[in-house]
Formats: sequence, structure tokens, C-alpha cells
Amino acid sequence: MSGSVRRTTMPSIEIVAKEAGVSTATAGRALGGYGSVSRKSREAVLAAAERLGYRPNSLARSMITGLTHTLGVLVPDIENPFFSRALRGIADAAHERGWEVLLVNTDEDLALERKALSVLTERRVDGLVVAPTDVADRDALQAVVDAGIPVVLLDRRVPGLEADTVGIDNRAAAKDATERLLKLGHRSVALLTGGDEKLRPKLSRPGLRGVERLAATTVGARAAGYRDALVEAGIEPRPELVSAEGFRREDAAAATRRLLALPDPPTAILALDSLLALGVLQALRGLGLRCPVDVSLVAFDDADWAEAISPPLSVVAQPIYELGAEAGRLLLDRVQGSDKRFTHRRLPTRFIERESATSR
Amino acid sequence: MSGSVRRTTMPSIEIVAKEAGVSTATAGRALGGYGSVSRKSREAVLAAAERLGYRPNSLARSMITGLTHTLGVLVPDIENPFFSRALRGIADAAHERGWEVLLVNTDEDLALERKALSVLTERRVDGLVVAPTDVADRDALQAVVDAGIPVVLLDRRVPGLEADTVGIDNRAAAKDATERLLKLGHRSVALLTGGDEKLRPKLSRPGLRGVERLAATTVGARAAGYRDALVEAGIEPRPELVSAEGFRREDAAAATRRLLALPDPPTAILALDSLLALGVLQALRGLGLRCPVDVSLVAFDDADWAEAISPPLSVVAQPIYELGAEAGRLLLDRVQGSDKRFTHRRLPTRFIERESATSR
DNA sequence: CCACAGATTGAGAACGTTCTCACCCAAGTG
DNA sequence: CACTTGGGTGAGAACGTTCTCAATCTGTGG
Repeated sequence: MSGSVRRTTMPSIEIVAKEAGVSTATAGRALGGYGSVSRKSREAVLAAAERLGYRPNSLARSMITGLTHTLGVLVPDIENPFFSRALRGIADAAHERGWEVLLVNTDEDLALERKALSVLTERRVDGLVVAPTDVADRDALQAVVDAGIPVVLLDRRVPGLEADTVGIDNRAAAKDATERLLKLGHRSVALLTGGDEKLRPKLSRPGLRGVERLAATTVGARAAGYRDALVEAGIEPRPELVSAEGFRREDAAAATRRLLALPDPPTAILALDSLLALGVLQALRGLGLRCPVDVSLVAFDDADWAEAISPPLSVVAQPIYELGAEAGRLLLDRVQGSDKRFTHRRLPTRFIERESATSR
Repeated sequence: MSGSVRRTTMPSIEIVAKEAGVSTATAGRALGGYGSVSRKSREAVLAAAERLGYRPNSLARSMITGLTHTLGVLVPDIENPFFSRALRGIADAAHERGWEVLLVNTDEDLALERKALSVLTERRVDGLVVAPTDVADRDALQAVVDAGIPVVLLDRRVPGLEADTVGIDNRAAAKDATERLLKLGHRSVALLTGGDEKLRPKLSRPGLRGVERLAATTVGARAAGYRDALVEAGIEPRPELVSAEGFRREDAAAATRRLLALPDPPTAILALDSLLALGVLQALRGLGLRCPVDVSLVAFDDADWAEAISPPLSVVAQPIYELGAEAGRLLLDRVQGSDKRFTHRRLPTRFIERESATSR
């Protein structure tokens, strides 16, 4: 432990008891509101506490009760609007029932995620909401569960883990979005996954079983849905139209330029999150092309700017806040002793048609 | 305490010690890495710990050391990109030195802020980063400081509070932005503050001393800077061009429509945050007006979409991440015993000229 | 062999709560 | 009057660590 120890001067229950002329047991009862205390004692204790500026020490309380009233929350990137909105939902659900939130950014880094799980376990959080990194460490998560800390997974799933999950039906949502583009007459639709380059070959040419395995991750499930729509429409998926070249805006811009330079360029693009959509728009501007007249665009997530820009963006809106709130509620139910079977809750998405996708 | 008590089965140091055949004191030394332990004992203890899946209980540790290694963070709205980015800075600074972050959303609600301060005090956080609500409760904050918990204020200041503060020079930044619009030939520049309706009369007609008092809040300081620029340019400020009609996008859109319906409408608008700018853009679209040919626009904060939309938005960029990181570092310095005088750090802003503001 | 420094060890206190348990006492009951 | 009932009370254990301190062990130099 580095650093000098700061010793605060906050009075303990014992001091308050002495001041009030009663035992610590009675003072504890008066302050904690349990057991039975005479009116006289209670008033004496409360007055003494007020006078001394007594604040209960919740650490000591937690030692006894075995509850920290703290929920750990692990997200890859708090700056991502998806996670900050979901976090809001989690925090609200927690506060509503008297819990606080200990937040850790994992930065999409597996080592950090493992470290965080370890730290939060030592802090004895009552439960954990985890939005796992794409390659989440099943064993590390299972170890937490085995230690008696319930876990709820948000957005992404981890096969084989004993935990509740909350998310959307990614495959269906992506399929629906793709179908809408196809219905508008687009025959060559590109997919911007934002995923890692390593993922790309798997996304574009999954084997028969490959598609199923893919569907475990969020990106994978959406890619599978995109594929589903193409196949059902009798269109042969073209690997070069599936891009997994990074999740930053610049990556998406570069990917867009590459796509539009193809001999047979796409006439529509499906972006798997709103940051990627920004990259597309930026690239189009740079190329002197216009949306939707030259290229149609549909994105996941209804960012606050989606409605305000020109053209207003057509999006697949997820109930992000509700996802977080539901995860929080589910977790607190477990913490408070629910022994129900693990549930996997899929909340409905909503396609919001604006002006960025038109018929060809 | 509501809910049933979950009793985890995690082994304590005592169990580990027994398994290893040593005393709890020795086991503690071996596990904690303090004091001196023979190689043989240490190995026995570590092996036993591994076997039993021992995880130290940081609550018990905190009881003894007086340090929770936890920083409390109070923000009005975690969904606001400003705060989520600043939070990222705080969290990174904290993690770097081995601290965790307990996050509370105050929702711009004074009662919630007070409640949160109380809860975090009881949790014995080692320090607090607070982005106070506009009408922050000085006394509640001072009580925390008096209880021995150092506080660092982020973005907004609270006059008379014994705390470090980190932010930008709001008055100068707003003055600079306004001057740039004036230099482009605009003579009637509107200001969208996003503040509360109650604030408006104060903003538009501050008395001589009023300006000084105003400058204490972020919105107030920026309004003062806007005024400074006008006055220096010899332009009489027009109260009806200063809008404080709410901080949501729709509020800004409505305000814009009102402004442009004036007999002598503004030719340029300065929006005090990026969400308000979105409202302006949305209103312009609705009115069939174009930016910048019909109305110029400059906003605070370089949102991710600012560069990608049409036209790319000219902005006053704050070093948001650095503000958070600096607040975190300053706080940890205090926690670890720095007794320096309170500092008020102003980080530099940067005007990014893009295409939303042109000469008239 | 003895004295001594330094490493190693364990008993037990401490942190600030909640919980268990026995005890006291006043008020009722037969 | 003896006997129960139950609210009110305080002593002390418990939670799981770290810290203090005295005791024991080890090896070294004389």
C-alpha cells in the first residue's frame, strides 16, 4: 500500500454512545433503526450523533451483513454512447433499490478485464454486470460466478457461462435492416462490421457450422443476419463487400473508400454502429458523393445526431437504456436471492425510417 | 437491510493459515507481501491459498488501513459526452495508481447530489471528483471536506469551497468564439446557453456586479465572455438574442425557431454545447434554411460527429479527457498527502475552424 | 560454549459495525 | 403473592484483515 495513511477524525458508534450515556449496542440500535430502543435513549443518541457529526461506516457494516450494496459494472468503453446509455440504465436500476455502482473500463483489453474481475471480487461486490470483450475469458467469468457473485451479461453473450444475459436479437435485426435495403432495390449491399481484421475471413466465408459459431458474438450474429437476408433473396454474398477493418471513424472512412473503388461498388451500406456511420458520411463527403442519391446508408443505434443531420439517418434503434435497466434489475433479483433458471432476455429493436436510404 | 443475506463461501486468511500450518499473522504476511516470511512458509501459504481459491477481502483491509482505494465521482449526466469523456480521464488516472471509481449520476438534481455526497461519505471514499449542479450546495460539499475527504471540482466552480478545481477559461473561450463571428462580419449574434429559464433575465441584463457573480458558473462565465466581445466591438447586447430555454435538443430547436422569427433575426448563433448545436441544425433543416449560407453556427465541444456532418462544424474544443485526468491526478495527490495550496487549473481550449461559420 | 544481532513467528489487539444472549424491570395474570 | 410477558439494555462475540509486540530460532564472532 503506497502513500501515507490519512486518519480521519470521524467518530465511531462507541464515541456517540459514550456521549449519549448508553452502550454501543443501544446506540447501534438507535442509529440503525433495528431492535427496540426507548424513546429517551433514541433521542439522546440521535442528538449526540448530530452534535458529533457521526456518519456510519458502511465498510464495517458490510463486514457483518455480507452485503456491500455495490454492483460492479464492466464495460469496454464508457465513451461509447451505447455503453454510457446502458450504464445509465444500470445505475438508475441500482439506485432505485439502494445500490451503488463501481465502474471499470476494460478498454477491449482481455488482460484488463481479467484484472478488473479480480479486483471487483476482492471488493466483494454483490453482483456484476459485464459487457464482455469480444474474446471474453469464459473461465475468468466462471470463476467469479463460482465465488458466489452473480453475473449478468449485457449485449454480448459468452457461451457456456452460468449467467443471465440481456440483449437484442442481433441476427434478426440485421436481417431486417438488410431486407429493407434489398426491398429498395439494392442488389449489392456492403456490411461495415467494425470488427477486427482477424474476424474478416470468418465473417465473409463461414462454413456451415461456422455461421452458428459466429452467431455467438454480437458482430457475428449481425453478420449472420445480413447473410441470411442475402441468401433468402437469392443473392450470392460477396466477401469483398464485408468489411472488418477497425471500429474507429477513420477506419470506417477508409473502408468506405475501398468499397466504393471496387469495380462493382455497393449502392447501399449497412454500418453496425453509429460511429462507423459517421466514417461513411465523412468518406462520402470527401469523394463528392451524396447520401442517399449516390449511396444509401443504414446504421445500428439511434445516436442523438442521427435525426439532426442531413440527411437524417435511417437506423436500427436498440432500447439501450432499457437493456441496462433490465440487466440491473435482473442482477439485483439474483443478489436478493432469486433462484430462477438463467434467463436470456431479448428486447425488441425498432427500425426508424428517415431519409438516408432510398430506392435505387 | 432488506433482502436475504447471501453468505459466500470464500475462505478467510485463517482457513488458509490452518491449511498451511502457520499462524494467521504469518499467512497474512505471506499473502500481503509485508513483513518477513521464510521461503518455506511463504510457499506453503501461497500453495494453500491457491488450492482453496483464496481472495483477500478488501473491506477488512480498508478497515485497518483507513484507505478504500476508491474515488467517488459525481456527474450530472453520464450520458452527456462531456462527462463520459471526462469520466474516462478520471478513471484512467485512478487505475494508473491503483484506485477504483464509484460513480453516481446526480441528474442535475440537488437533492440527489446531497444524497450522493452522504452515501459516498459513509462509504469512506478517499476523495471525490464533483461536477456540481449549477446551483450546487456549498455547505453539503464543505461538510464532506470537513469530514476529511478531499474534493476536486470539475468544470464548474463553487465559490468559497475549500477544494481544487479543474476547468477551462470559459469567459475567454466564449469571448474568442464570439469575436471570430464578429470578425466575419456578423453584427447580430445569438447565444444559446441551454441554461434554465430562470437564468435568462440574469444573463441578458446583468448589473455591474451581476456579471461578476454570474461568472462563477460555467454558463454564466460564457455568457459574460459573449457580452465582453460584443461590448468591446461596440455592439449593444440585445437581450432577446440570449436564449436559456432548456438544454435538450428540442429546446434548442424551438429557441432557434423563435430567434429566426424575430424582426431582426441573428445571422450567427453560438451554442454552448454540442447537443444544442444539433437542435439548431435540426431547426434550420425544418425551416428550409442552410448553414452556413443563411445562418452561421459555432458550438462548444468537438463531438465525434462535428467533423463528419455537412457542413463540418466549427467548434471550441475543450481538452475534456485531460480535464478529467488532471482532476483525478490532483485528487490522488491530495489523498496521498499533498498539503499544497488549493490550485485552480485552467486548461487551454482550441478553436477548430471548419465550415459552419462564414463571412456575411 | 556464550553472547548477540537479525530473521521469523504467533498471540492478541484493533478497525466499526451488527448480532446473540442473558439480564433487568415494569406491567399484567392467575 | 408468585409467575409470566416482553420491552429495554449491555457485555461480548463476530466479520477478516493489518499491526504491535514479545518470544523463539538461526547463525556468527569471540
